[in-house]
Amino acid sequence: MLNIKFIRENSDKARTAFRSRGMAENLLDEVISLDERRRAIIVELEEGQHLRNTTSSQIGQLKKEGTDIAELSQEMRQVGEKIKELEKESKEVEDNLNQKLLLLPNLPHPDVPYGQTGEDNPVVHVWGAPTKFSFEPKPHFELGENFGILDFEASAKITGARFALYKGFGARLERALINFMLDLHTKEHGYQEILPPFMVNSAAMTGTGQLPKFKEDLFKCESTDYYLIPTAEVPVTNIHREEILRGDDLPIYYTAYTPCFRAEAGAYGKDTRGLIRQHQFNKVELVKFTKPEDSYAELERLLNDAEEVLKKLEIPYRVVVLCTGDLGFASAKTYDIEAWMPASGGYREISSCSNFEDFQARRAMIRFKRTPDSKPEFVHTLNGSGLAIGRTVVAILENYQLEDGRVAIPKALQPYLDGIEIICPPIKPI
RNA sequence: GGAGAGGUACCGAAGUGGUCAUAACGGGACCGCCUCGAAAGCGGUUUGGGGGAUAAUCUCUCUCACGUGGGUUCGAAUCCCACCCUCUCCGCCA
Repeated sequence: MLNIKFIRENSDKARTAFRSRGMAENLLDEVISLDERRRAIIVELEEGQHLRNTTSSQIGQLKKEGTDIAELSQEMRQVGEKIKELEKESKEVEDNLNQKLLLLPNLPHPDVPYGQTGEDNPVVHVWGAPTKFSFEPKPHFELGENFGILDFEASAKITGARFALYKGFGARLERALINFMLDLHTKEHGYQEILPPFMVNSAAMTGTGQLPKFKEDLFKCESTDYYLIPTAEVPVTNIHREEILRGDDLPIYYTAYTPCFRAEAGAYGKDTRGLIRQHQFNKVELVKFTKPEDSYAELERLLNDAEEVLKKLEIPYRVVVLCTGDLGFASAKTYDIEAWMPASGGYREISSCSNFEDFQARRAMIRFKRTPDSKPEFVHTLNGSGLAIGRTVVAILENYQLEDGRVAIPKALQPYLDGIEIICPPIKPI
């Protein structure tokens, strides 16, 4: 959520920022006029409340002295009616304003390059080079089915399209990756491990920005207020919702493995085969709470922490910075890490690292005090994938495949798989 | 699922229609005194949101908030209704 005071005083900046995102500005105008109206009502309302408070205590006094208060009561009854009306009106305007404010996206950081689509995202750096093959590399879903470690027929029968069933070594590989990533982030990068609920209520979804605008991307559990999480960002960021943290405790680093559930509305026909785009996938997430002045340095470190996973797994990748038009709703600045995927012959997003500044903190009321008697300020929140597990499986299978049909296992992962160095089709269940 | 208890500040907790909710009392935290230093002791400070005034992030002032939302009343933490959450016991259960 944006700061209404900031909008009031810097409407030009907000306008320019929204244009760069390709947003309509009429919402901004509505917000500004609602804010004016709201403040006018408040002045009138508070005058009435003041009158009621002072007179009511007088009435108490007079009654004790035995004076007749009938007339005064009658007058106050009218003031009461007026207050009730103004309260109703003020609530309506406030709700309306709030609802609109929740629909306004974050302002991009000034560093963020202007652009309209993902095509315009500049490459920041490249690590490694696209894997070279002396043969035609196979797509991961073909390899997975040949090995008997992925069964999309079974998952389609059990649930439907865009679900995966891992078998034997496949299930084990997924689990090994989760452990490998959690160990790396907790033991080497200083994150605390969290295992949160996989369902959250609507207040949590509003706090991080999925609601109210992106309802159609979520799965909701019927006849409850609970949603399946689309990312661990939601439960983990909401750990500190409506809290005032101690400045000395910042920054806070959390990492969490969770499955992620996404409706993928509007993705019909895209990535229909394989693990790339699923309604349910696993992810290890990194979340940070920082002081405002530290958040951009922390974003760089977060990006490094996520990159480290791919370096250790020796998977080639590049980092891009999202342009204004491609930037997510809540984010002020985002880096995407894209891993090299040989079968499709391109780089593919495997992590997204964002600084939300105080956008989420303001929605979720996550604040901190620098010292015990300073004013509360909003924290900055950040998060990034470290990494998406399913897509990492894709990257390993495709990048590590050999001409004879076998697939090597990255060295860093071998300790998590009883030292297995290479797998051969068809593999026996373990 | 059944029965009961409870939600008030950083924590515990009092307050059951008006006389201070910056909320009694206790604890914690912070500052000061004492001390070579500390502990103890003594004194003090400690909620947050939204308006208005102002050049002002200083200050002054008003207002809201006792789980949430309604209702009754001149006046509600207190009375009434609905909902949410927590705890205890019983049942069921991984």
